[in-house]
Amino acid sequence: MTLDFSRDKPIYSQLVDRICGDILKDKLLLGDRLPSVREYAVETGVNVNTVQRVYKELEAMNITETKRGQGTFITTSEARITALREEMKNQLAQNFLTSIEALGFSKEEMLVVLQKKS
Amino acid sequence: MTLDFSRDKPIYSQLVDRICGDILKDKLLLGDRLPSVREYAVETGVNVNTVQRVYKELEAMNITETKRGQGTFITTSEARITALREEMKNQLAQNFLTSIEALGFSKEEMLVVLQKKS
DNA sequence: AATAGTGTACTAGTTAGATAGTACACTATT
DNA sequence: AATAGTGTACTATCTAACTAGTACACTATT
Repeated sequence: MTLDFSRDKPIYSQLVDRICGDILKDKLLLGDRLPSVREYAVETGVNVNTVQRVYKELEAMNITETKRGQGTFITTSEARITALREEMKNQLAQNFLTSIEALGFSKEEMLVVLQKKS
Repeated sequence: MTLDFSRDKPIYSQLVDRICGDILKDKLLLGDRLPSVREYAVETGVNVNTVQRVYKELEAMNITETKRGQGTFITTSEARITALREEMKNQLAQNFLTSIEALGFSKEEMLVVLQKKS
C-alpha cells in the first residue's frame, strides 16, 4: 500500500478518517479485527507509534475495542456506528458552511458548483 | 483583535484565508493597503515573522504587490480577483467532494443536510 | 514450558511551524 | 540631514508530530 498523506493535517488524524471511512463504507464490519499495529505500520508506511496513536484515538471515540494480546476490533454496537455516521455527516456539513462563510460565498452559489462537478 | 486560531492548520495559512475572504467580501478593495507587518502582528496577536510569511504567500499568489518602504497593497487587477474567486470556489467544492468520497457518503445525502442546516 | 503475536510504554532524535530578537535597505516626511 | 515607518533577512529557541528503537505485559498456540 504505502499511502501518500496530505501535509496540512497530522498523519494519525488522516488514518483515523480513513478507518472511519472504511467503516461507513462497510469495508470494515462490526466486530472485524484491525491489522496489528506492526502490520498496519508496514502497510501504510508509517511508524508503529503513529499507528498506536491512531488506535488510541479510535478507542477514545468508542468505535473500537482493544484486547491486550489479541488485537483491536471494531465495536459490535450497531448504534454507535449509526451515531458515528450522523456525527461525521454533520461535522462535514458544518465545516463546509463555515468555510463558505469565511470566504464570503453564499450557500446557494456553492450548491450550483456542487451540482455541476459530479 | 487577537484572533483565535484552529490548531489543525498553520496560522499563516489561516491568515491567508482570512485576507482572501476579506477581499472576496469587499472588506478589502482593489489597491487597498494592508497593515504593516508589525501592525498586523500586534492586531492578530502573532509574531512578525508569521505575518511576513503571510504577505509572502499572498504576493506569490499575485493578489498583493509589495513596495519596499511603502507597504503591501491589494492588486489593482480586477481580473486577478475574479479569477481568485473562481479558484477558491472550485477548490472549496472539490475538497468537500473529496471528503464526502473518503467517508463514503453520497453527494445527494450531503446536499439534504446542507439544505436543512444554515 | 516455550514461542510467536498481540497492545503498551518508554527514551531519543528529527522536522516544520511559530516565537523572539536584531539588523539592514528603502521610502516619505520633516 | 535626520527621523520614522516600510519590507526583508538573519539567528536562536520552543513545541508538536513523526520517526526510531527497545522493552514489557498479556494471550493463544504448540
